[in-house]
Amino acid sequence: MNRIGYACICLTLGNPPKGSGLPKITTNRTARKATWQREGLFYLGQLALENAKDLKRILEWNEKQGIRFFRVSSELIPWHDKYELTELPQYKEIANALFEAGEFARKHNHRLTTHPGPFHILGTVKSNVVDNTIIGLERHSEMFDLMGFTPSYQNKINIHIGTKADGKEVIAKRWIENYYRLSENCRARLTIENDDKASMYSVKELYELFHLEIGIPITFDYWHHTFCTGGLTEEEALRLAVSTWPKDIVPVVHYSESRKEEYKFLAEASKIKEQAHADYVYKPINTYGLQVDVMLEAKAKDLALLRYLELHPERKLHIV
DNA sequence: ATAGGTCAAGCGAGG
DNA sequence: CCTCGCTTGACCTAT
Repeated sequence: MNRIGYACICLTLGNPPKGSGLPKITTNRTARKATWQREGLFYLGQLALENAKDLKRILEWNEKQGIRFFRVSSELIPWHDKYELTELPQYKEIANALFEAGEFARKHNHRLTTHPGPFHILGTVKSNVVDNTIIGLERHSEMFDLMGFTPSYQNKINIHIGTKADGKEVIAKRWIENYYRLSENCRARLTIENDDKASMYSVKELYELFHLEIGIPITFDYWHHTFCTGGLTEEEALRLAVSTWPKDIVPVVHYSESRKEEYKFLAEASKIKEQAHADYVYKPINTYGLQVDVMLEAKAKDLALLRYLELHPERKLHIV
């Protein structure tokens, strides 16, 4: 099964027509630091509970569209790295809601993944940053545990290496040491992704410095690869990344297109960074005959995916 | 009700 | 030295 999915936000459900009276459905309710420190954990727990309930509603909507791949927001449980989940007064209700979402996903063969933010840096020399990273990654893993998922790359927790400050070999060594501080469940889900800067980590470097050492799978990002090829063609890099996944798990790839190109007719186009993601995607995605699940990283989220499926109706064959 | 200002996390790049 | 971009725009306050 080849799936195509979108990330974290369902614009359709999150922005109901004015006057429709429909509630906003979103998993991204959060609070600023000052607010929750003033209001306490009960406040955060309410947000988390509503987010968790809405996750299932989004999956139900996805199912109706034939979309069976979704990235779960890292903010579903706001500020989750600042406390134990069991400290939330609504913990049991949240756990139940997450389990229901997980049950729905299993029943309908949906794949759920996460992509913790760029502040999760396992290889940094700053020990407090590593400590926070470990807590954050564990929370993502706990969320999947609560959903009832057996630990596996099927529900991947995908991150970037994020630093090269004192040399990639040094970073890799430290990264791997810290990797073994993670729980087994978390490690069973953790994957790494190639970067969008020439100076950072290409697929080839991730393969040699990380995969060959600890067997961790590599998530291939088509768009990032164009900025950091490591001397490989797109097809070579894709095949190398795909080779790092266990045979019984469909590899995930990320796909997006250039915002600068998309808006080249605008005067402001010159200000858009080369790396910026487009709102929509237009070109057929070449998977070179490989079986992969494609995560679209487009600003227009579900709208971009639905339009892509209209542009390329043959794709629908791959998601049923 | 909405506009505009503001925000929590680490790092690298560009001005 | 400051700002942006990435992860994800959402929150909060004043009008």
